[in-house]
Amino acid sequence: MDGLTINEAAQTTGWSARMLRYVERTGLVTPARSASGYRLYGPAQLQRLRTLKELLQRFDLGLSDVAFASRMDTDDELRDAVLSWLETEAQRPANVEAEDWLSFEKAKHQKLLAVA
Amino acid sequence: MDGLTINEAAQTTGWSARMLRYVERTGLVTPARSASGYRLYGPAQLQRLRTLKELLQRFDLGLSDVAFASRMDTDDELRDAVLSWLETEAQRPANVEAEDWLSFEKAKHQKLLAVA
DNA sequence: CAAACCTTGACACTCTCGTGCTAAGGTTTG
DNA sequence: CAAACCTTAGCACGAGAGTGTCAAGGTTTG
Repeated sequence: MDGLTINEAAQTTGWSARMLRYVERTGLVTPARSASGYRLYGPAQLQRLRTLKELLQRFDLGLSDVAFASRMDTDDELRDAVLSWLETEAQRPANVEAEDWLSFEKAKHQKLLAVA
Repeated sequence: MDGLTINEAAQTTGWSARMLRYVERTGLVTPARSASGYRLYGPAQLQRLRTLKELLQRFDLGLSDVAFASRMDTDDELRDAVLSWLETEAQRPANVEAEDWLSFEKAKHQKLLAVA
C-alpha cells in the first residue's frame, strides 16, 4: 500500500484524523484511496497539510477562507465580479456619475415615497 | 445634512437598517457621520450597497467572504501566502522533491516512532 | 483469528455569521 | 415640546464551521 493511512498522516502533520476528513470535505486536500477505501496520504498531501496548517495559523484564517480563495482562483466570473466590486473606490462621494447624483437627490428629496 | 440616514438608505438599497450597521462592522461599506453621530449614506455608499447585495446573491457569498477577499486584496503578504499555497499543485505525488520523499519514506517505514 | 486500524454516520458542543427586536437615551423637526 | 428618528448595547435564534467521540461494520496484519 502506497501512502500513509489517516492516523499516520494525522500524526506527521499535526492535524487530527477527524480534521483530515473534514479538510477533505472542504476540497482542499484530497488523499488517494486504497482498493478497500482507506485514505492514503502521499508526500504531496502531507506537505500540503503542513503548509495549510501554517497558513491558517499565521493569518488566523478558517478553512472556509482558503476554500473561498480557491474558488475565486478557479472561477473567473466570481473573481472578476468580486475584484471589480472591491476596486470601485467607495469612500469618495466626490466623483460619482451624474446619474447617481440624480437618483440620490431624488431619493433624498422625495424621501423614498416611490421606493420599489 | 448631506446624505440619507440609515432607515432611508435601508429602503433604497434593500438592506435592513440592522444589516447596514452590520455591513459597516465588516468594513465593507462605511457611511460618513453627522456631527451628532448619525450615519449619512451618500450616493457612492448607496451604489456600493446595491451592488454588494447583488454580488452576494449572484454567487451565494457571505459578507465574510467578500471581507476576506478585501483583506487579500490589500494585504500583500496574505495574498502571496494564500496564492502560493493554492498554486503548489497538490494532486501530483509524482513530482515532489527528493527531500520530501525522504521524510515520507522515513515516516512510512519508521511508522511514526519519533513523532514530535 | 484476534487485535489494531479504517470507513461512514451521527450526536454534541462551542463559535461566528446573519438577522430581528427591545431598551435606554440623544437628535431632528413639524 | 412631542413625535419620529438615530445611537449603542444586548438578548435570541437558526445555520454553518470546527472538533471530539462513540457506534456498527469492513480490512490488515502479526
